Amino acid sequence: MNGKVSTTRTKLERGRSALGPALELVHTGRAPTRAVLTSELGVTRATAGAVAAELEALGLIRVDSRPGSAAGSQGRPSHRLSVRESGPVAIAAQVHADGFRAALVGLGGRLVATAPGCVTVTADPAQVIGEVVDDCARLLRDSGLRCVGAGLAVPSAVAEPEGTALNPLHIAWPAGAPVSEIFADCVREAGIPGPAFTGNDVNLAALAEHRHGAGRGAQHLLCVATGHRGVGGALVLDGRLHTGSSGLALEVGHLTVNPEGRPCHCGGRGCLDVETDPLAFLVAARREPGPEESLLKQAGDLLRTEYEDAAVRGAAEELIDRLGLGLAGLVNILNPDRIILGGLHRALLDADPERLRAVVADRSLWGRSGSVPILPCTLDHNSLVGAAELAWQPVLDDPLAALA
Amino acid sequence: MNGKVSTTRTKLERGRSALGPALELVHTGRAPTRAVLTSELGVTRATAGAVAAELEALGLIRVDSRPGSAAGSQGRPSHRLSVRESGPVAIAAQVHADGFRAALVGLGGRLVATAPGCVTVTADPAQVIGEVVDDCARLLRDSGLRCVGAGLAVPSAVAEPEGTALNPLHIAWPAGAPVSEIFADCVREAGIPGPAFTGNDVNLAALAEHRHGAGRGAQHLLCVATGHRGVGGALVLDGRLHTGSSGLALEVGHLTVNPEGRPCHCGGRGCLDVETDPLAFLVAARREPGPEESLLKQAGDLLRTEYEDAAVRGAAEELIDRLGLGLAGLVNILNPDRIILGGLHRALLDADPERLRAVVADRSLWGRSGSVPILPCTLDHNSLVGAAELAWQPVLDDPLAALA
DNA sequence: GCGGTTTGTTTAGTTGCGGCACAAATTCAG
DNA sequence: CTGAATTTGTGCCGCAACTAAACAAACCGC
Repeated sequence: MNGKVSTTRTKLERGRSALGPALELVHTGRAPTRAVLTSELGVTRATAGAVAAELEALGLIRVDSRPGSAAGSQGRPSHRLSVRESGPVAIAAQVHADGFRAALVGLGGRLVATAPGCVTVTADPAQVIGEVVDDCARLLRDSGLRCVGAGLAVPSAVAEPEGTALNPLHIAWPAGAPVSEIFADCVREAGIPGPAFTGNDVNLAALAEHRHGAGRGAQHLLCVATGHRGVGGALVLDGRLHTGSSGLALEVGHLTVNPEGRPCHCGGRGCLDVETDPLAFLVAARREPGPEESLLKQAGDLLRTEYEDAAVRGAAEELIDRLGLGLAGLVNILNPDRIILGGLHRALLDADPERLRAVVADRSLWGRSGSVPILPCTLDHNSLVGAAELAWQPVLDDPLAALA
Repeated sequence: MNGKVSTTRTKLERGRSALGPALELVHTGRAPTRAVLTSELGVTRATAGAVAAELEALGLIRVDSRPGSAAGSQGRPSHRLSVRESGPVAIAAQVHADGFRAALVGLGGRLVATAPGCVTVTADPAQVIGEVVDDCARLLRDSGLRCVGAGLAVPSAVAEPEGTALNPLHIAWPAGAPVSEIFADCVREAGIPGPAFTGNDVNLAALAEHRHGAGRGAQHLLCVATGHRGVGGALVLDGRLHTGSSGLALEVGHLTVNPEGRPCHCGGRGCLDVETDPLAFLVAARREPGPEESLLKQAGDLLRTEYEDAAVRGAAEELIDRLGLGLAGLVNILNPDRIILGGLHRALLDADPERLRAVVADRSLWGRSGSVPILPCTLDHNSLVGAAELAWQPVLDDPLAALA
């Protein structure tokens, strides 16, 4: 019983350990100058200088030492740090009910190029993913930029480590489709370099909002959003996506928010999923629901343009109350320091922010948590940017190893 | 706009960075020999040797190099590592509805000495905490051992960073009592060296079970338990207690588990809190509840001795179904890889494990998560040991700095 | 007793980073 | 315009934590 099977795990991850944290600070915009980088990293100026120079040599950031660029306080102005414009990019792809989309995303969440790809999503994941990866490969070729990897956002929980989509029901894919493997295969066949990752769209949206949007600075960020059908949730803890032990955390759709509510396929009734999605809103407002892939737009337009209508307003208030109950339950369990809402939930927050905040405060037990800020998502294409974050992550963790 | 206010955060925490992880491995029993320590740390044998020697020099562990102690496989037998018997201890105290308790706890969660202190808890937190700290100080004096700090477990959520007890209702303390400050003051006045910490009892029980009990090896450990009244929850993520942004996470008592259930003071009805605690069990079994501070014992005895009684069994099955619904909700949100149950919930699991597992599997959406193991707590005095873990934590994080 | 195996120990680098001293670039006071 | 004050960048030294490699020690089976 001496020792273990593995002989002597060599530790080659030694290269300048502050490199990753430094890049992350520049990436998230928290280190605009070298002086700030120095204090944020908690190292000496000499070390921060060496780190910044190395990141510049890797082609990731730009160190602007020309004087006169910054003014305001006294003392020697610090060198400005910024993401390099023509630096490497990550491939980002997203599949949703009303089509798919491809993009190239640089450091800092900068959209370098996008391809709309407004094609109807078919029931065959391999075909859809193949098409979107083709779009990605074309974008990359046209740009001539270096690529660090690829990320895909899908509207379904993704089980880890298998990488299977467990409930892609609203896009008519078979449950359990091995989307992660399909995407990785397509990426490899298309000649796109670097690793490939797949994640749930709301998770990735939350990640993007945390780094570049309304979630910046939050330590316990809760994100809840609706697409066309169903509700998704995500939690970002200390800058890392919390996906649970097998990728299935924050499946918040089946919290009970209305004991007398309509039955849900999960076996319960009055679940958040069926009580606060666009379909529920349209039904409550007594409107005829249109095609499934445009429910979000229909509900959102209705909410914005006819809020004076009694039926619309009543439906909105009902949904706000239900959503508030669900958020309060999540606050009691997760105790986040910020909540951001997307999709129709964002529109509901915009319609009557005070009502939603009041319900959450009333039903989350402690006043302190009750006062948790609730904000709308601010980023365009946040799932897409989040998919790119997945691909950037290895570089952020260890730039030297990832770019070797 | 150059730099920040803070000048140059000095980084004096440099002393042998592998020291903390190494001590944690010995503390949790995951490094029985120096060879295992070497592979677990991922360092060379030389480094592991130096680290072990330094921990021994600090008086924390024992390195047993006498040959012949270990046999079984071929090759030179490795030196055995163990917690030092007469090493330093942490002070542990617990307040609960039926009294308080004091103890000294060594590394490895070893109870060195305990004082029962079976006194009725009064409505004055300062008085109760003062008495229990006196017991602690007496234990420490009598033992003659070195002390690294003190920890207190209370049956209430503790808000951070204020350290106030938010809902110590079942022990008749005022809501918002500054228990953390009271405890720290008492500890200082009693001449007990080291820092003082306060935490929720279920949180601390979960921490102790994770390191020394049924939760060992779990990466996402969920713990749910009932005392005499109400339900508490805790989550241990990657070895660290997850208490949310202000210490109020895992307040799981107000998940809806019975839409037609009895009203709860939170404003809802059918909450886990009022549907699955000992009082609910006694009422469902049509028994007369005894005094509040012995409800757990009364319910547990009833469950164990009269399970054949139809009313008792019916009540148990009803509570199991409600508990299962609550656990399923938590599984959907947190996706733990292990669940452990304490108090009456533990007894309910023992009574009919299959029924509980079936309900959780049925109502947690994905089969994979549905098969999450559900186990009973195994440690005696787990809250007490957990309180000591709080006090040990600085030593585990940086032994050199904490013992300086 | 002898090879094979696993572990402990010693020695000699390697390196990331703190500490320090000094140079550079700006503001502010006069 | 000049000089002091302030803040930042840079070069150099040294420490301390670690790796790598070679060797010694303690067990096994034959």
